[in-house]
Amino acid sequence: MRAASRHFRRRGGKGVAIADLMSNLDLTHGGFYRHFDNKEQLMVEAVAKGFEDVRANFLAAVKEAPPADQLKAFIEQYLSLDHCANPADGCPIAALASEVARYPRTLRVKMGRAMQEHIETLAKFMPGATEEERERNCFVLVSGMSGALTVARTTADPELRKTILEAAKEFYLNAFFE
Amino acid sequence: MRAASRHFRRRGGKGVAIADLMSNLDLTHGGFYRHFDNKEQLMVEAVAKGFEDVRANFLAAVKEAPPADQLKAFIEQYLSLDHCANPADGCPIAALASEVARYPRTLRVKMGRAMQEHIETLAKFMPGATEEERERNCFVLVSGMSGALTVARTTADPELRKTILEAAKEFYLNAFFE
DNA sequence: TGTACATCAGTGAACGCGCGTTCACTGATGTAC
DNA sequence: TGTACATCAGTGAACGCGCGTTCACTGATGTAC
Repeated sequence: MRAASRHFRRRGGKGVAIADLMSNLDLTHGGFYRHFDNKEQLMVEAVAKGFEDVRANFLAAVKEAPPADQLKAFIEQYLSLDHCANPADGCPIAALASEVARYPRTLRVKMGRAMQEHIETLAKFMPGATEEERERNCFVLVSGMSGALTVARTTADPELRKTILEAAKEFYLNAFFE
Repeated sequence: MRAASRHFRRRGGKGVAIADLMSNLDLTHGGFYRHFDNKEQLMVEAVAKGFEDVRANFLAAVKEAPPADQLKAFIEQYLSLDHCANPADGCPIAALASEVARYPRTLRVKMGRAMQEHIETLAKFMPGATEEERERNCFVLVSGMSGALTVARTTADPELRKTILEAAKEFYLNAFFE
């Protein structure tokens, strides 16, 4: 399951063949349908799993930073060259969002629940007077950073990629850090 | 060609069949290869065309606003419900970025050129002391807004979609407008 | 303890569909003489 | 002005491949008696 989730983030929904996934586990494709109704169901669960993984990593990393620097740590990690180079282990939003926007509504409802949960966890670390405000800020920060990360991943020039990440890092640190 | 570009933004690269495109023009699929070497070439040209279209719209809309409000007009238009609901006529970055990140390098080089040109045009409207700074700001704004737009498009709940767009609008206006 | 039977994960061949690409052919248009 | 020929956009059948899904079957495991 974790393997599936990583594959989806690396290659996108249509880029992953069930036979590939299964043979990666040293199984044949036929057995797949003992565990899932169809590919869509796997995709939903893989996205949810992706959020869980990323959240777990995030919480672990953040625990080591002093409370005042936790948001800073999050931003720097999210916009790092490392995250940029490893979509398979990274944020599902950056890896899949523009594709998910075209999925059928029922899928989007289910994936949306996983995202909402994710946002609520992160919102605890955001500035803002009310919970609602923290959540709004969280959406802005996460969507903004995912956009920057995605654009960085599309560029073929490593210099430009670095510039984009640095510019965004500076900007969001400035905007949310005081 | 314009039709092709709109199709790609609506359905994504793998979501568009050449036969569909051609029959949309009342032609059969066979003739396609008189005009393009292969599907990849079409995709590159469609993305470039997408940037051109969007830029033309943008420049036209912006001309009507007083100079001091041009950036504001851009932000409001980009994060409007209208843009959100019509990916086919909208920003290619929001529609295709996370998919393009997985394309082969040669494609990304070509598409990157179109994006760079686009950014340079928009950068003229950005605040910043040097051209370099304006361009950095432009990357931050465009990538950030495209992230917000894309996330808004993934959500199934119209209320949440509106909230995300509003929050981002408020934030970016605040950040770049003084 | 041993035997019969049910359960169920996994196998691998097969089916059907979508789609990119090729190719021999058609038919309209334009040019040379 | 009329005829022969070249060009080339477009046609539609065909090929080949990838892939989601199905299905009859196997074989290991566990349970009932």
